[in-house]
Amino acid sequence: MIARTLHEFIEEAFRRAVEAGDLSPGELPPFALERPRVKEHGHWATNVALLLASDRKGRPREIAEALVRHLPDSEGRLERVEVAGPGFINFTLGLPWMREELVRLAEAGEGYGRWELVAGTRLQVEFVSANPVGPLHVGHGRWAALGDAIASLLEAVGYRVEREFYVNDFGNQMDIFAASVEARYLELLGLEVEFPEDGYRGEYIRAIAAEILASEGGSWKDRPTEERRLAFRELAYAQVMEHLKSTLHRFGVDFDVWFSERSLHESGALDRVLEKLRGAGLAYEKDGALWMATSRFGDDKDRVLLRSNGTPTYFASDIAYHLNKLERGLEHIIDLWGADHHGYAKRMQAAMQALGHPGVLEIIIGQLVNLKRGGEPVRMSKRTGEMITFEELLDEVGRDAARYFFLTRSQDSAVDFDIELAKQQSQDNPVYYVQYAHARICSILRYAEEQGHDAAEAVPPPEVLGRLGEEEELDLALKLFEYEELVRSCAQDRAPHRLTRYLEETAALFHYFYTKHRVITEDSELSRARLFLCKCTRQVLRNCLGLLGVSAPESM
RNA sequence: GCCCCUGUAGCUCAGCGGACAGAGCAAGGGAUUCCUAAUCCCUGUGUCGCCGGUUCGAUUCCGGCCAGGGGCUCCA
Repeated sequence: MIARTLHEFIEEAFRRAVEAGDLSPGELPPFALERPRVKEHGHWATNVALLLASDRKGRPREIAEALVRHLPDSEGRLERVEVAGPGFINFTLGLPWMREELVRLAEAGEGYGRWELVAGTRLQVEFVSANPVGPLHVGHGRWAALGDAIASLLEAVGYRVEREFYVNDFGNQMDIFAASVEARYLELLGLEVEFPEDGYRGEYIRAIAAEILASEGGSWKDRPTEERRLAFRELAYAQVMEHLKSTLHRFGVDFDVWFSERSLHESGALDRVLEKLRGAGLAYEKDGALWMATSRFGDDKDRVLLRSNGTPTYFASDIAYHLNKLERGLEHIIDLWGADHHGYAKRMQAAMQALGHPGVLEIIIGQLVNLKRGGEPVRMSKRTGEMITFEELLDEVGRDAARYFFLTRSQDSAVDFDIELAKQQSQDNPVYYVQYAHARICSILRYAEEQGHDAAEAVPPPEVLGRLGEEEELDLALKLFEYEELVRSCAQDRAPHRLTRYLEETAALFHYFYTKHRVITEDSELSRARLFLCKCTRQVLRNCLGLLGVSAPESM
């Protein structure tokens, strides 16, 4: 809220300066309000005067001086305001304001860093959406962490968010999958079978077949192939779904909706969409296939909806799927896709636009995870036997470290992931540094309780808070005050990775404060004040870790 | 050939148009009679891929080039 209040101060100063004739009237450009890197530049700084100067060819420092002269009376909130450098205005906060902010933080508690910016707009984030024909790979893990964190961030600014997993349980791949399982099943019974040419060769197919053998017995070998494949498809599919759900749950990612592609075909939704497209003149026949005129809406070329053999493409069901989302009342849709599906984005956007829903769909592309083992690249394909599953990573590295690892990188950069290195380095994961700060605070609070301090005291009175004033205390508090604005900007930019850096900075300031000052001392008033600061820090760490889906342990 | 992403310290990566470009790891040295040393302190390194442009100011925006990754299917 500090940044917001300063923002209002500046707007007010601008109005007053214009009224007084010190500045010429006009629009106030969008200006920055940030924590300067250098201490001498105060607690917060703005470039507003530089921007105004460039708009109206004025002298930045003079404009800055004028603004400072007309700043509203801040009731002691500001200790010092200076014009510096080429024309920055640097603000130094007064201690009363900092105390006031700490109290507000404590009173907000879990709600600190939460906003009501979009008043319950219904939004959906669809992510992971792996094909249900095998285990998740490491890339899925990245997108699971990312999608979940983005969803949490959007919740924090006020959206009503739904997390959805689209299950591609329709089409050719399911049949190949069934045939692969069938072949392994027959093999297990000692029969000579030719493995399907394009079948899935991963070891897990054998495991699925073995489980079917265990639960169903061997008698399927005597049944007609068609019947057997159909049955195996469903049995194997159910197994994989079970596995997907439990792995993701273990990772702390739980979806509100698991949406079946097949249901779009069964309900006739797909046929209705094709009719609609035909009726709207957006679809046409050519070469025996049905095409959609997506190129009229920004796509590179038109796309096939129905193949010449009469079967619908994935694209056709995806259109039906997205319309279904809108029918469910969602006002904004975010699809998080892997970079390998990037080429698909244009046509999907074109389809949405063609159907009269421009701007509703937002597609976030997450770059891939390049797997390595001992420096050597490993293919991430389900078809090759060699594959490192996400589950293996989860087993080896653990939920918090895995999540944190993925969330420290921007989704725009491809990540090299060496599983050997990851195991080896999981001990060095910065997540423990942050968690340790949290655990340390919990430990201090336990100790305080033992020593007869009131660790549960919600908000100490002003004279107690007045004991805070050491540089390390103020630096820490100032860092805590950045949190609210950070949440807002990360949500807006869909950039959860910035939260990890913030966590590390906050933890660092806390650890430094801790080594420099003793919290629990004979001076009970000072102890109360410092305990309060600790609790505020804990609250922010907890809230922020919560957005990332990382646990905040009480002890380590 | 076209589209998207990336190119910043030895390595892995941050950096939302601004004031001397940052963190972790790695290397070396130091700190614990006291609330958890999974901590803290000290010591270095940068043609911010290259060339132009916009701007009072560019690592950040725009254009071109080079390099790496991904995609360009009546596959999903």
